Formats: sequence, C-alpha cells, structure tokens
Amino acid sequence: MSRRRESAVPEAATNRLSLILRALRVLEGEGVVTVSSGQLAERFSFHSAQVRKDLAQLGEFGVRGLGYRVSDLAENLQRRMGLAGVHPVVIAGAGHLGQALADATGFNSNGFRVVALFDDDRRKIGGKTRSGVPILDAARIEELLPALGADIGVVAVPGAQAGSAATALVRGGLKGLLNFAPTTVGPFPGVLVKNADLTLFLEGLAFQLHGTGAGS
Amino acid sequence: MSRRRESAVPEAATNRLSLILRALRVLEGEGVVTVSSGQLAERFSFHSAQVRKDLAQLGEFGVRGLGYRVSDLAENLQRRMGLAGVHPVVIAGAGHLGQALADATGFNSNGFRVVALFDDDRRKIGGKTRSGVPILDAARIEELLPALGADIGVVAVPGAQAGSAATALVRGGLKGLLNFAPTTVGPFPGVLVKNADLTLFLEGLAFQLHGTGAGS
DNA sequence: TACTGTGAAGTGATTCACAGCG
DNA sequence: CGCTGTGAATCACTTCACAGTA
Repeated sequence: MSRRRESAVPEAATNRLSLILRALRVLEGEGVVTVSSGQLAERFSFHSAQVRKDLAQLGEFGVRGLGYRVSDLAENLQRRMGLAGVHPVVIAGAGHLGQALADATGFNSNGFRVVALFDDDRRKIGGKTRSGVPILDAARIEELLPALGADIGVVAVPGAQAGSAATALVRGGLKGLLNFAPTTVGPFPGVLVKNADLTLFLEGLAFQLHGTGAGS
Repeated sequence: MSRRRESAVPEAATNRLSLILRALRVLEGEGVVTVSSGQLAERFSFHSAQVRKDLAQLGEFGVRGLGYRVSDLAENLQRRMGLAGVHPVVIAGAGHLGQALADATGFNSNGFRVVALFDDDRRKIGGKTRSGVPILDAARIEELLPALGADIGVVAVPGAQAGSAATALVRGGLKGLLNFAPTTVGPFPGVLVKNADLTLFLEGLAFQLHGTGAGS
C-alpha cells in the first residue's frame, strides 16, 4: 500500500497481536499466571508457531518449558504496541457513526480516549455525546486541536467531506488518521492514514457468498 | 481464517475488485468508454499487472491494444461479484452504529438495501431510522426474518450480546454475517462470518505510529 | 519434560516480462 | 503500436521441525 523503508511488523501480525493482548487482559483478570503459545493460538485458531513468531518479534518474553507470564507479557506487549500511555483521539463528524465510535468501549479504554468530536451542525455544537464527549465546531478544528493533545484523528463524515475534514485534522497536527469514508484521503507527508471502508466488508461478504456455497 | 475447499478469490483481491467496480461506475457516469489496466491501477496505486490478474480471474473482458470497455466490464464485474441483484440486509442493534449503517449510502446502493433493524429497546421498536428503515423487536428476529428475505445480517450490538444476536440471525436463515462486535461469533455451519472489529483498526494505527516515525 | 525461539521448507500473493492479438 | 493475458521470478507470510533451555 505504501512504500516504507522497513515494514517493521507485517500488518496481519498487528491484528493478531491486538487480539492476543486482549486475551491476556482477560486471563490476567481471571488470575491466570502463565499461558503457552498453544493455548493462546487455540483461542483464535491460528498456529502456535505463528504466535511465538509474533511475540518473539517484539522481544524474548517467554520462559522455555513454561510459557509466558501473563502480566509480564501483557505489559510488554502494551508498551511495544504503543498502547502504554493514553492516546487522545478526536473524531471529525458527530453523526451516528461518530457518536457510536465516541462512546465505544474499544475507543475509550486500553490506551485510547475520545476527547472531542467536531461537527458543522449548529444544533450539535456545544452538546455532548451520551458518554459526555464534547461536540465542537468543525470550523475550529485546526485552532483547537493543539490544546486537545490528540495524535490520532478519525474521519467519520460523509464521503464528500472526507477530504477537507482530513486536511483540517492534519493541519491541526495529527500524526495518524483512521478514515471511515469510502474515499481515499491523503497521502499527507508524515501522516499515517488507515482506511476502514465499511462498505468493502459488505461487498466482500456478498462476493464470497456468491462464489462458494458458503462452506462451513 | 475459515477453511474452505477452494478459496476462489484471495481475499485481498476482493477489496481491489470492489474498488475497481466503484471506479468503473464513476467512469461510466462520466461517459468514459474504455479504460486500461494502467489507468485503473493508477487511481489506487496498485500495479497494472495486478489489475489484469484480478480481472482475468473472472473472465476475459479486455480487448488487446485497447483496454476494457467500461460498461461491459462494470456489468460483468457486478454479476461475478454477486452484486447483480439486490441483497436485502438486516441489522441487529439499532444503536448509533446500527443506525449509521442503516442510513449509509454503501449499504443502500449498488446491490444492497437495509430492510430492517432489530433492537430490544421498547422505545425504539416500531420506530424508523432517519431514512425510513423500520426498527423491529429483537425477540422476533427468527420469526420475522424469512418474510424479509434477507441473506446478509449485520451484528451491531455490544460485545456481550453479539453471540446471541448472531445465533438468532443464523436461526432465521441468513447465509452471511458481518460482525462489528469485538467478540468472535460462530462458527455456524453453512454460514459465512466476516469480522469487522473497529477497535483493531485503531490499535493497528497506534502500533504503526509507535513503531515508525510515521514515514511519508 | 514442556515449552520457547528460530532456521528451513512450504505456500501464497505480487511483480516482472513478454508473447499474442486487435 | 498499445494493451491484454499469463508463465516465470520474486517477495512475503505461514507452517514445520527441532535444537536449546528453564
């Protein structure tokens, strides 16, 4: 997708590591002390060697003959994945999608916190989402962003406005963009853009359903 | 992710084909008659050979020395991708996410149409989304689904309820599930499940930002 | 012993390069 | 000539298999 010098971690591994970290937090809560690559792999039905490779990539955390110490590994993974502190997140667009994300658990825990939404609808500006995130004036994105300290921005506006919303966020100094609009935004120098076009999921599903008899 | 006899089209190609089809519709609207693999590739910055391979997989639609005839190709792609007719879609969960999807253009055009949402909130049941999609009683999913004729269901409920929502949808006879909850659902025999955990996107972004200095 | 970490083999997807055709 | 379709080469990811160690 984008030519970068060293791809560090091969994209697909990212998702596995996120899943593993999530599982570790559950295990930790259950008081489990150690876990093996096989046990972790089983949960998500991928191979144990894969789990070991993924984990080894970030350092040597395992204990031979035993497995991994759950809290050690969780803490290390968290740090290595950039989830050690809290990332303030801002969302452009306070429509249904924006509000869904603003109140979503995954966007307000384990390293993330939605600090503001931006919208250009007068009736929404000044209000708050159900969980209390303020909705600010989209015209002031660039001006207000620095004070919010966010490093990640989410584009949750209709496709036609995605470009300008993204530009405003980038001008405000964000380093990462998660784009839900079905439009390609950027590239912007020095900014990482990740596209999450929800329609593609639906189309992919239809395609697979059509092609095969939807096997097990 | 799921063991199937023949994987038909390699998952990643699916997304490219969706994108290409979308571009073709735009070109068609602009009255463009033919387009080459190179021109299509340029738009999304992938390689022209990749585009040709992807398209060739579905049949020989190109004209040597000329390119592809836009409307021909669009129609063929549409059919081969299972987007020829209209897929009725139902959504479990009429929260912000469910309503966002119900009113999203991509879920109500080019082969899809959201025909109903299901929720267990009394205040929502009997109502409609902004664009007029009815919200029905979640307790009656199994009973009402057959009449709706939907073949694709979307799980847009909180993680804790994802399993039961998915089960109800499958019992109602759906063949494809798009799951937005951060919980693995299924597997169900004969049903295709696609997971779209939005938190993974955010975590992936944080990971990449952390690892690299967010190169161009 | 039971498990990790990892080189080597295997598999799959991407890119190259060109023959073949309108 | 320009562009498609595609075998061959390359590159990337996954799985295997095992040496090494608590």
